[in-house]
Amino acid sequence: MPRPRATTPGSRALPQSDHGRDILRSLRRILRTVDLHGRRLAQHHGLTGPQLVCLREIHRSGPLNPGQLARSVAMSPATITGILDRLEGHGLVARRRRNRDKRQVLVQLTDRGAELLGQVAPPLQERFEERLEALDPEQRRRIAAALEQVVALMDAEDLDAAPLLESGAATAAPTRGPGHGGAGH
Amino acid sequence: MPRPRATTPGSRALPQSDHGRDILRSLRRILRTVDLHGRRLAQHHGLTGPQLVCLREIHRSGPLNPGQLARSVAMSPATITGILDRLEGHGLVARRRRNRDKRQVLVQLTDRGAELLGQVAPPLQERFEERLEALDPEQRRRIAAALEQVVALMDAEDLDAAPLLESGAATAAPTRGPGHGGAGH
DNA sequence: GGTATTATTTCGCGACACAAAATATTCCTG
DNA sequence: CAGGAATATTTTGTGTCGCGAAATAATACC
Repeated sequence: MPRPRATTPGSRALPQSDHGRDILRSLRRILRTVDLHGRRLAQHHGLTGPQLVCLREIHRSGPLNPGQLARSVAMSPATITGILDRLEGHGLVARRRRNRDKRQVLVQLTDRGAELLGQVAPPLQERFEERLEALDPEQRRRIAAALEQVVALMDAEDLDAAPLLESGAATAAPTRGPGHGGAGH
Repeated sequence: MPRPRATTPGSRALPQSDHGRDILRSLRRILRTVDLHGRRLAQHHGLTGPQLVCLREIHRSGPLNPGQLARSVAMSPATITGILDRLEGHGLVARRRRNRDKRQVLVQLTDRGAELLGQVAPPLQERFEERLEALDPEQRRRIAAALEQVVALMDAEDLDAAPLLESGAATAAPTRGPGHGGAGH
């Protein structure tokens, strides 16, 4: 049953089944679902979205400096300092000054942080991956192709190391003005 | 060219051309691009993301009450009050008490607000739609089908009136806990 | 008329988010 | 090796989100 059920009942009955609309609609739902999921997930564990994003990035890339973290999650160093303060307050990460270059700080997960991430793992992304595995290869190929086409249509920038499936943050626009708006946890 | 280039050079030379990875990668890029876009766009016009989301919703559905707006963009009434205060301060929307039920407030776009939205229009979504139109119907159909499948795999909730293509906000989880984080723009 | 409901705002708090300035340390040049 | 340039992080200050709980205001119901 490779044919997904369209928005409308029949498969191809109406005058013109506006696929453009369906596409935008699906995208909205995906965006929203991911956003929602991230928030609920974080809230459930007493974290905020940005905190979870940072925690995951620290886990993903191993011990690193606040500056690197700032770049990989696309937030300013000042913002990262605040987030790290809170994560450290909760005992999820530890900061240590480096020996060879004492300007630098090394941020790493504590056991508690790693444990929490372990519990946090399952949700959306994992479930999604499992279901993806359950599909037959040909369907996966088709989905991959379609998504890449969407990416191309959007001129999506290439991200070498994107933060996990998560709303996260913006990459650039270091212009003027005060902060603009992230989402809380 | 329905064949996407896999992560690795060849198309199907390696053990397994991991489409699952490609899919997640594309999704991340899409999510990030939309997020980024929304922020840059807002910033460029002196607005914050949430402000722009609200402004668009007001435009989309015509004059409405703060409560309805709160529901459609999935934010609490208290938060909406603050956002409306700022939008009103910029002269983009106007609040008027209703006559028949003076508890209610009617929020509507001012000329200035409508004009700003007009200038703001083009960006990502519009360009995306144009490019979508340029594809041949069969390809659109394929993309629509693939995305619907992704939605299904995610158990994406059905949103009667989703806010525009935009990160926006969360829908529920009115649980406990202090605020989590907003961001100013 | 009096109480429950509904709609919005106010208040208090915490968390982003950033620019600019301060701090600390290393690098580089003379 | 002294002194300034460069780098990494934190501090400071301001503004926006985001929400729960309480306060306000007006309508609805009995």
